Amino acid sequence: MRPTAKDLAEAAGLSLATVDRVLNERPNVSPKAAKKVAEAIERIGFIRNPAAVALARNKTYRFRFVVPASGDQYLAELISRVGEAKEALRADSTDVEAAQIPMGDPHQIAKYLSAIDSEAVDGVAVMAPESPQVRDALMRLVERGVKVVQFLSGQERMESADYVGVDNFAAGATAGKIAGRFIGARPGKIMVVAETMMALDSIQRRLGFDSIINAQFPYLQSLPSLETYADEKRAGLIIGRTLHHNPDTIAVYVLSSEARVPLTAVWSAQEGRALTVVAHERTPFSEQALIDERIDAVIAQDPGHAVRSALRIMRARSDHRELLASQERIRIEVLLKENLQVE
Amino acid sequence: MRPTAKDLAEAAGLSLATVDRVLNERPNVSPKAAKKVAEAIERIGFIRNPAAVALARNKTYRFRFVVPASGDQYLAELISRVGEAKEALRADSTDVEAAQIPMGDPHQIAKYLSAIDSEAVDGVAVMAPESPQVRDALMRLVERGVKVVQFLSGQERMESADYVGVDNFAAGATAGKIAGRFIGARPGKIMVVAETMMALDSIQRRLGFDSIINAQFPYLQSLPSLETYADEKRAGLIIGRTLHHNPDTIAVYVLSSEARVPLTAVWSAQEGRALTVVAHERTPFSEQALIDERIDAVIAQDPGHAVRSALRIMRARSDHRELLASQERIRIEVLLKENLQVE
DNA sequence: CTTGCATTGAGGTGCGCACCTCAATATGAC
DNA sequence: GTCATATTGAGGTGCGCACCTCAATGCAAG
Repeated sequence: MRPTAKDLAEAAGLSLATVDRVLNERPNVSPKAAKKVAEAIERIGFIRNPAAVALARNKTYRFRFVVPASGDQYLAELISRVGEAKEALRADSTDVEAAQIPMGDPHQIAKYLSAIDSEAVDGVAVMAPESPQVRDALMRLVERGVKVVQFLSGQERMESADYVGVDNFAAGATAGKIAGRFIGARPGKIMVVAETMMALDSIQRRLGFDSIINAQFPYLQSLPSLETYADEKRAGLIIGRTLHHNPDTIAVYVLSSEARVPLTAVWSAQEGRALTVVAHERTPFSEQALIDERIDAVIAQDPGHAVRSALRIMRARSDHRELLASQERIRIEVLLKENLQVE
Repeated sequence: MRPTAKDLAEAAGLSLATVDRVLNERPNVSPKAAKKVAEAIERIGFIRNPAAVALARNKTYRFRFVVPASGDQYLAELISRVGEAKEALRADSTDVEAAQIPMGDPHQIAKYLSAIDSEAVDGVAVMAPESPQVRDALMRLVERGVKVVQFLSGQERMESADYVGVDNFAAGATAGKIAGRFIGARPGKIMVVAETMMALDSIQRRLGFDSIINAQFPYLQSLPSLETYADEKRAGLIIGRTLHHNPDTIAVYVLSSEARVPLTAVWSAQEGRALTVVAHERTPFSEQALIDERIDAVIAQDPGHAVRSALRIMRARSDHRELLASQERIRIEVLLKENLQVE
């Protein structure tokens, strides 16, 4: 029979009340008693019954995802995954919600974060561009006891909050390796397109990409990053111009999560050239383009996994529990037409 | 406030006892009552509190992984993941164990499966070669109420048990695509090595691989499958001979989960030739070889995910619960040196 | 020794549900 | 109508723990 708290009290030679004080870190416990309990736990292999804990606490957890208000298909996918998780967690007394806020002005983001009521929210998963204001606001949230997860987009040097998402340098390097090897041993130029290079993840991907191209494919030249600002007209203009000026372009790498706008522009300006195309994130658009063989490879991080991982982390932190680190590492996926596994 | 069973009884105009009978599918319930309860559940949005259920049932779940006794690094990795899950699930009153049995003789496997006490085990995840005897034994297990998962290695046409693992045809196709594109537009031969072609997964991978090579890379020729039978001597012999007779071999594809033996043989017979190498499964060996750039790509299915998924499925089936299908699809990963993400 | 505070113990209540018993009522067959 | 059987209701108990109160004991400073 599995030992209960009562058994633990007996083994420790203490009362149930004191054991309860130790287990729940209540005040008025002597170090001696705490030690006796810890030893007894080891000795008899006591583990709290999570079901009983959950029932007795009868607590409702409230977690919020804070994501950009703008965005295209990847963001929609993400929000749909949050909704899925919300449904799945209803049974476990866990409220999950998604808040979309404008991410243009770091001060506005910081203001929003500061306004979060730490009494009404247990954890927040934030997907926001890197900026000192945001970082400070997040740190204040942490100090107020809110469990913060940096979601898909990390702040530089912010150890006080967990990060869920891929290593973007490695993701860029992976894109570089795939692009380089798929192109074959032909010299030429690679066009690199991003929504904006203000975001930390874009910068890191670019650095990772270049590191591989420069080191392993010296006959390839990657062009300066084009920024679309998510503007179709602008995208069409600068991409068309770049392709025109660089007739020896043999590949395109789209850094951003949203590949629809830039690639649509590329294809309309392509004039029959065969281009090796690498993009990021699985969306209805990129999926279809893989199937149509207009994109060669997609480097992705599964949004469903990311959402579930963020929730597991916030939940574990709320309960002061450890978690299985290996389960929370989001993998850099390489998607080809062949391993898409559409239903 | 979240509705409880008591609220449900009130809403349904029935007693708690009857509601309990309906919820737990006990006998002596009129269809009319069942319908009233179902309607009330919908109306008030009742969800059973899983914590309370677990506590009241106070049941210990017992799940067993049945895997081959032979095997090398991938199997060791797998078993280590089972151990990890065992630890993680101790808190949830779930016993997890791994049994290693010889997989040489289908009758022996079937005998082992038949001997499983359905009273002592709630679920079994079986990784066994495809054979009618095994299939029948699994079906009998299912009939005896044991939740069966076909683990990483499926039986043909066995719908009565869940399957956890990748689509091996697609995995082979992915390997083919990567190999073909990595080789570049050069003609040559591809050596294909397997431990044995008796296993369904090997056959399916081979079919997937060939389908891509034939359709998209007609200038490549994949050689007949070599079978090592996990014998180092034999492997050295047949691989050396094949390489000698086919000096225009430019790539190697290792079908099996264990790549150490065949690739060691390849490298010792390689004589300085540069080969594009694609293998399956992440192991200490394949990981190191990726880092050393002696393997170009590894097609993998994460054993940790597979183990956790199998456990989630067995648990859900035991509780007659539905589960989130999207979470249980094991993905075909493409691992390069760049996205290995070693710690 | 007394006062004050820290520590401990005993005991109770409730979380939401499963599972059980026994009595009461409804429904059908005859 | 009577009987047998099916169905329902009322109520209790326990799962393991969190959280609370109040009394009892320990200990140290004065």
